Amino acid sequence: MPASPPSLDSFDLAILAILQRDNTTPQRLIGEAVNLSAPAVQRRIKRMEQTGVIAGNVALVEPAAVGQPITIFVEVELESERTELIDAAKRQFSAAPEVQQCYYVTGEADFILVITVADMGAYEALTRKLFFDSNNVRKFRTFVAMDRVKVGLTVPLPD
Amino acid sequence: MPASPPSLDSFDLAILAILQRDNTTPQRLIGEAVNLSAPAVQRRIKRMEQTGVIAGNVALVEPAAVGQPITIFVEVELESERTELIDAAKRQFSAAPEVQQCYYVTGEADFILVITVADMGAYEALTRKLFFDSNNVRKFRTFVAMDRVKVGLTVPLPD
DNA sequence: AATCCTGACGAAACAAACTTGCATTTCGAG
DNA sequence: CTCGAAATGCAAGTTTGTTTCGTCAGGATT
Repeated sequence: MPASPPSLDSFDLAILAILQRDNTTPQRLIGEAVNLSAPAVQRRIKRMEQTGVIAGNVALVEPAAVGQPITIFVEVELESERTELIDAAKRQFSAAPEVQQCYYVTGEADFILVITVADMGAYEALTRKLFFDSNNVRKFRTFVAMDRVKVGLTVPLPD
Repeated sequence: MPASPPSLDSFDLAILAILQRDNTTPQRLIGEAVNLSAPAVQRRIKRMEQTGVIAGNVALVEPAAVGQPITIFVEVELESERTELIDAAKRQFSAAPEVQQCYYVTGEADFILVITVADMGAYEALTRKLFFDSNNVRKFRTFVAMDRVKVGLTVPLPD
């Protein structure tokens, strides 16, 4: 819930750049880096959390370490693009824990999914559940990741 | 650098489940949730960070709030798949701040990129830099995200 | 069977970080 | 130039994170 139209100055952006890399950095160090006192840093962080500029604070888990070594991309094309069916698909994809990311896109596909699974058997079962059991999926194309070259949700920040 | 073969018990998994949702949760509360003392929680977290199970601790920034409202997927197909050229492409894609994620994949494409930009002009400039100026890109397909239905790097954890 | 060693735990003491209150400063509008 | 809103720094208070230390359980050795 963005509480208000946020407008970020260079202090905020500098703070974000740090937190986006490591949000365990003490406010004292952030303050030294951006030339602000720790409380000032703290107030800015809180405000950005409340306004939604900072959407969350999370630990990144290595999939392979928890038995989910396979990352898969899927382009999904629907039969019908009726609003109601689109929304139903969004809800179904979102509900699946294996679906890490889901985007509704323009172009030759309707959805792009990023999926994390333990093995291809699990993926096969998931496709059955998400695609074949749905009557609204015309086709889908699968891309298996051989190398997660760069992974993150880091956003480029203006200077 | 994973220091050793990690093996996670149900305590570790329960802790991970919490941290990957909100890593600002106090260790005391985590302890209550999983039935451990705060120091025990703390030791397990540190170990998972050192062994690479926890790959990072980051704040998630809302792209639209920092002037990067457009998310784009790109499937890239190379001319040559010589190892050296593949590696060069990995390095070039990784180096671009606009490239949030880069995967080397099997299937009808060689790479899939997730890109964040301010506007289509910026994307056009980026394609010029990454694809046209490279002599090794045969073609690429662009998908513009209309809705970021589900975004995150949350990994499903075993029970 | 007794012993030693290793690894993990909890309680308490300790250190560090976060948070709040308040006086002061800054900055833009009138 | 003056005023007021908003942000700042400092200092105190609170919460959290970290270390220490004594205990216990399991496994291997003697």
